[in-house]
Amino acid sequence: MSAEPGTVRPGGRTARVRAAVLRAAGDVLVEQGFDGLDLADVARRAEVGKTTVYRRWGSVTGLVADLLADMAEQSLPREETGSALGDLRANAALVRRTLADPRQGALFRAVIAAATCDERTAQALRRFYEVRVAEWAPCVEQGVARGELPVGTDADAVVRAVSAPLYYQLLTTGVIPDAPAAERAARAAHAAAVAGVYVG
Amino acid sequence: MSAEPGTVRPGGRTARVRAAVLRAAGDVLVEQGFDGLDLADVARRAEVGKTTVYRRWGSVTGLVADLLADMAEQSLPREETGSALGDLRANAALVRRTLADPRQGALFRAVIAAATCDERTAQALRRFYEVRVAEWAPCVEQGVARGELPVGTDADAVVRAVSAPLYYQLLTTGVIPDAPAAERAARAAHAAAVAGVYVG
DNA sequence: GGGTAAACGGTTCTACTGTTTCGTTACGCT
DNA sequence: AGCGTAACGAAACAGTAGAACCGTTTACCC
Repeated sequence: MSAEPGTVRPGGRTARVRAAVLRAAGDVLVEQGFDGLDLADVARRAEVGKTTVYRRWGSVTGLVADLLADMAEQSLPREETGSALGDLRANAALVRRTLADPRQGALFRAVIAAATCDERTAQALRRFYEVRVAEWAPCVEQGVARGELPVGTDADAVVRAVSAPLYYQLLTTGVIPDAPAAERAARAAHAAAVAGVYVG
Repeated sequence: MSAEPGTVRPGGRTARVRAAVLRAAGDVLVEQGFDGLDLADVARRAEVGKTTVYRRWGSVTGLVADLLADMAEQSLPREETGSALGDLRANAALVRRTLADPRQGALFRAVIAAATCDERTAQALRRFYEVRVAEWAPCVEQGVARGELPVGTDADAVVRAVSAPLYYQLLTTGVIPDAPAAERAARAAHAAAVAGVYVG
C-alpha cells in the first residue's frame, strides 16, 4: 500500500527511468500516434523493464497523462507587446507554433484523444489549460484597463477564443494551422471582444 | 478476391447485421469511449458472429469510420431566419444540441479521437465536416448579399468559426456547452465577420 | 560507509484479442 | 421455385498484452 511507486524515492534512478520512458513514449506517439502506443514497445525503446512501465503507469492513458504533466512544467512565459491585439497575436502565434511542432503537435492530438476516454487524463488536460489560460488572461485585463476592450470582458473566454479555431482546424481537418490562420484567430477573438461578446 | 464483403449483396441480412453492429458500437462508445471499443464485445452485444465484425470492419478505427459515414447520412437541413446573425445562431444551437446529446456527443469525441490515429477515419471526418459546412455556408453568402457582411467574406471560415469554440470547450474542458455558450459562439463569429476578419 | 526498503527488471503465466477454417444460412437472380 | 454463391457464425488456433512472482539493484537516512 505504498501509494504510487516513484513518489517515495523520486531521485536518481527513478528520475532517469521516468525521463527515458517519457522520451520514448513521445517518440512512439510522434511516429505512430495514440493507438500505436504499446507499453512493451516503449519499455524496449527506453531500455527499461517492461514490468516497470506497467507498474508505474499501468495504461496508455496513464502514460499520456504523465507526459502531459511533464509538458506543463515547461510552459513559456507570456509576451507583452503593449496592445491587446498584439498580445493576442503573440498568443495565437505561440499556440500555432506548438501545434505545428512535430513532437508537441502529435502529443497534443494524442493527449486529446486520450482525454476522451480516460477521466484522469481529462483532468490533467483541464489543469494544463487552466494554467496556460491563466498565464495569458492578464493581457486581456490590461486591454480592458487601457480602454481597448469593454469593461467586464471575460479574460479567460477571450484567451480560449484565440486557441479554439486553431485546435478545431487541426482536429477536424488534420491541417496544421499556418501563420495567417493564427493571425485570423487573434483578430477574430479581438473583434468579438471589442464588440462586447465576452462581457458579463 | 470479392472486394469488400457486404458490397455485392448489401440487402436483407447484411443490412440488418450492419445496423445491429453500428448500434452496438455506438452504445459501447457512449459507455466506454474510444479505447474501450473491443470488437468481440461489440459482436456479443449485436448478437452477431465475432468473425463477421472482424471480417467486415477489421479494426476499431474502421468501425468508427463506418459509424461516421452512417451519421453523415442523417444531416439536418439548415434553418433560415432572415439575418446572418440569426442563421449563425441557429447553426450554433444545432451544433450545441448535437454535442450535448449523450449519444452523439460521445460519438463525436470518439470519432475525433479515432481520427487522430487513423488516416481513413480522418478522411471520413473531413468529408463529414465538408458536407456540414457546405450546407450552412449559404447563410453567410446571403448575409453578404444583404449587405450585413463585407464582400469577399470566406463563408466556410465563418461557419467553422461558429463550431470551433463549442468543440474546443467540449474537448479541452469536458464541459458540455450550454445555450449561452452557443449564443456567444454565434455572436463572436458574426462580430469577427462584420469586422472583416474573414475577408480575402 | 552501512542498513533498509523502494524501485527496477527478467521470467513465467494467464487471459484475451484477432485469425483461420469450414460448415450453414439466405440473398439475389432467373 | 430452385440454384449458386455471398455472407454469416461456431470453434479451434495463434499471438500478445498485461499481471504475478521474486531476485537484484540502488536511493535515502543515519
